[in-house]
Amino acid sequence: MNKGAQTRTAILDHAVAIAGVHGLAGMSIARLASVTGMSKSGLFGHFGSKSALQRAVLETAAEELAGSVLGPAQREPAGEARLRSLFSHWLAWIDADERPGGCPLLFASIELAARPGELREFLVDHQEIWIDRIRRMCQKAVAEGNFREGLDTRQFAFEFHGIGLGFNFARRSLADSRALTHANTALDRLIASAS
Amino acid sequence: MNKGAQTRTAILDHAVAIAGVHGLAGMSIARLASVTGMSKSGLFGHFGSKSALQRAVLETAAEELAGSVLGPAQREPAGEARLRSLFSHWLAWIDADERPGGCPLLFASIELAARPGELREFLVDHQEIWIDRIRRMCQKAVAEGNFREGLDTRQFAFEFHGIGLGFNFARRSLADSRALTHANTALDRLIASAS
DNA sequence: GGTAAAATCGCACGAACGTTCGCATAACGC
DNA sequence: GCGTTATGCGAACGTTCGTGCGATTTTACC
Repeated sequence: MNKGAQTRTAILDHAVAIAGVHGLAGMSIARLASVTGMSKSGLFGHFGSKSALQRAVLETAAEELAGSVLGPAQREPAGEARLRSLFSHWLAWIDADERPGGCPLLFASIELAARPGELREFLVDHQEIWIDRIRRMCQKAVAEGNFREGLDTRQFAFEFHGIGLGFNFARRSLADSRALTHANTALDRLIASAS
Repeated sequence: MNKGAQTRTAILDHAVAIAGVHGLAGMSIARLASVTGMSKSGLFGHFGSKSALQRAVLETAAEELAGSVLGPAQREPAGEARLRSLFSHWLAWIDADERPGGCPLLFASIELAARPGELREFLVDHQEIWIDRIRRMCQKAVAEGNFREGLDTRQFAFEFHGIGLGFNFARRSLADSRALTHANTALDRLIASAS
């Protein structure tokens, strides 16, 4: 790896963490330069504009999410087991200590919800793919015989996603220690009603 | 009402809308002054500091939420009917057109999740009271015989809240037209399993 | 209607923001 | 090892941010 790419990676590592705490707009170049030990201009040169930096942050976060949530799940047998693995890895990702502010993609989704632009489109695409992936895993579970025939898989994905959002909120905004138990119980109930 | 209080109310009206789109930090005094047709300093004088303004915005939003969601629900008979009313009014509040950015309290909860301070404490208190209110309505439904004895009311409140968050996300971030149907179906399933 | 108080304005401030540019130094390919 | 390119720095730019202050207009009360 080039020196350049190496530095860029290190920058984005910190940037993802900061974006989780302060949001994409609150992630200032001065602050990012400070935590990476670089100058503003040196850091800036790697991206060329603030929005390019923000875009890179979202892409990095999406890759990390895929690596630590989707990857492990894909190694489980298709069907219910894979869905359960996806869920538990997702919760772990949301609650991970190395991102003190929580998932930057969720933060950015709220932040950009009413502000059209390239970044928002990237996010919408990503989130739609994410929910669709849940839906297809659910379809697989139907095909495997884990879930009942005729199940509304879109509805399942909506509720699955809602439980995750509830966990994120309870854990991150309220620091509720019971959140994990509640989320797992909710998933059990959802799966039971789908079986 | 004084001229002062009158102006203050008008300012906060716009401020709540802006905070829903840009967040508490992104709500700049210059922008707020522009949409209200005032000067920065004239507007500033009503609050004395940015954080006081932010605090007032959160309080205003909380009052509006109480007025248009809690109020109508309280007029329904206690138990399941009141919970269903609370739910439908909550969804309507989340999706209301007069706040183009969605609920500013939810935005602020994400925004301040990892940033301790007076504002965050206000939010945590508010959100805990909100969830506890759901829980107590659920208890009432048990007492009324709508829900089964021994129901985990904390779990119910968690899932109830999660459905609302899922709706907020689907509607605001993804502009999903099916969100309302999904949310209602999810609530029906939740209530059925509690009955 | 006149007067004290409240409300609002214009202007300016220092700090932080994203961005540009020229210059030094480090890394890389031959 | 040398020459070229890539990388990083320091200083400065114009803009926007929150905030303070004195002057001026508007409101409220006797």
